[in-house]
Amino acid sequence: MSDSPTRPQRDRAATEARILAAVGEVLAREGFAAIGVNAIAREAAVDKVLIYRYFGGLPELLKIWGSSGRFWPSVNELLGPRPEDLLSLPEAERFARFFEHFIDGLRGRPLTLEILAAEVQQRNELTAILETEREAWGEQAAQVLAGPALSRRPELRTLSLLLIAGVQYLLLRSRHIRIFGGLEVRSDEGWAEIKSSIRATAYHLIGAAAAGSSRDSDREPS
Amino acid sequence: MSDSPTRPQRDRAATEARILAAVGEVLAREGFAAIGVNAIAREAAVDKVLIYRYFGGLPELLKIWGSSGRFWPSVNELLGPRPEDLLSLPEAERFARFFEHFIDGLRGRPLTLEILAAEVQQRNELTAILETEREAWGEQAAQVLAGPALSRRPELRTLSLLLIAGVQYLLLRSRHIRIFGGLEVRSDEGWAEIKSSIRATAYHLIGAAAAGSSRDSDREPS
DNA sequence: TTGACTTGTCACCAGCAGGTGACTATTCTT
DNA sequence: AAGAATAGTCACCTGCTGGTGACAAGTCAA
Repeated sequence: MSDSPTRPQRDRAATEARILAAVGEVLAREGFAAIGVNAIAREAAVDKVLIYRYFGGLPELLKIWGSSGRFWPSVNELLGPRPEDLLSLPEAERFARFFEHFIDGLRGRPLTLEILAAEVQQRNELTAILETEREAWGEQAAQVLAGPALSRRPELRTLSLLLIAGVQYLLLRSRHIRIFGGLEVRSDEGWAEIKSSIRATAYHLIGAAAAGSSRDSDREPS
Repeated sequence: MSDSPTRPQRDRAATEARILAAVGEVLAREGFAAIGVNAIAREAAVDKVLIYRYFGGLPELLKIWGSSGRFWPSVNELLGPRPEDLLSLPEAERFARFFEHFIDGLRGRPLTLEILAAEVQQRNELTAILETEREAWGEQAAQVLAGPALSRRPELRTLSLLLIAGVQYLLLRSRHIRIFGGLEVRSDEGWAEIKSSIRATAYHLIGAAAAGSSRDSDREPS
């Protein structure tokens, strides 16, 4: 840009960027099933042969696109503007808010949901990469959720994973269905119900113990 | 069979049955993405034109296959040999066992999982039919789970839906990944952990109340 | 036995997918 | 200015998909 006064019409870097951007656009507009060399080249207004020349092929292109990390929201994005506020809260409240942010964050990200859906069904090049990134993301999320109760009671950690999985599943399903077992998975009301259910559960399971009194509600049958 | 002494080599009914069976076989072996007129005809060793003649086309074939109900396990299958035993148990125990049966039942059903996975991503002819059957199934399952605590506390009902969703999601993911947030979703040990986590949660949330003493663990913050 | 009907086979079509070789045109180096 | 290297275009291949028309062979009723 600075060392070349005239912008060249033949600009490999720009073309590569267009191709990469086209991946996301096709994905968002037509879904994962439509991803292909032809569709991407068409979207980028570029000859498909360039995909092979510059990236080596579709799998490699997807890998590069995947590791550019433009699909998975960062933990900060999911935890709201000031994650440190979250960390100073009592454990049950933190637990509840984590899920509220998690739900709202994902609900506004159709692209992320599209990829999550693709991961469920397919075994492709993206899956491997996302796996790494997802686990790294999970580590960070675990740190937010971590607290005395969760570290002391392993079944609470497993339960949070189940809840995260459940939320993701309902978000995915909500793209095609309206009701899941009587629950409105498309309306804000339905999701408010889910949030308050998680909140109530958190206070039941963590709240009492965190309140100081080591009551016997901290024990469970073997 | 009884009124025709010689079995004809040209047997429309048998051919139709072969085609219908082929749908399930292709589905199980190659997944939903591979479902197509050519693949089914090849599997059934039948000319594909017969699919159009006998069923009208792929969508209609899938509809008929779908309504034959050979993919979704019945509630009885999921609840074990004697569901009535389950119904006589205390609520928390019933809750825990329901999930144990649910998990074991689905884990041994790759075909069902394949279809559940397809539902997540696709919007096709099967989805509509399955939707109806699934809701009917959900109604029955709800009756098994129903009890004083669940009917009195709506957040428990929502929580069970979340858990069902979470279990399904983990089952689907386990077909392609090994670990979800540190949890081994392919090993029996991992699932044992999940079961015991649900069991502990059930006893925490329901058990105390059902034990008779109306302790304050039955209340939660608004 | 004749003729109508149905089952099943075969050949073919258009359309789209992934993939490649050969070409033109621009840019950079010397 | 000459020539190498590279960006981008075009035409074409194979192989698959869904879909259809024409025909051979078996079956049944009159």
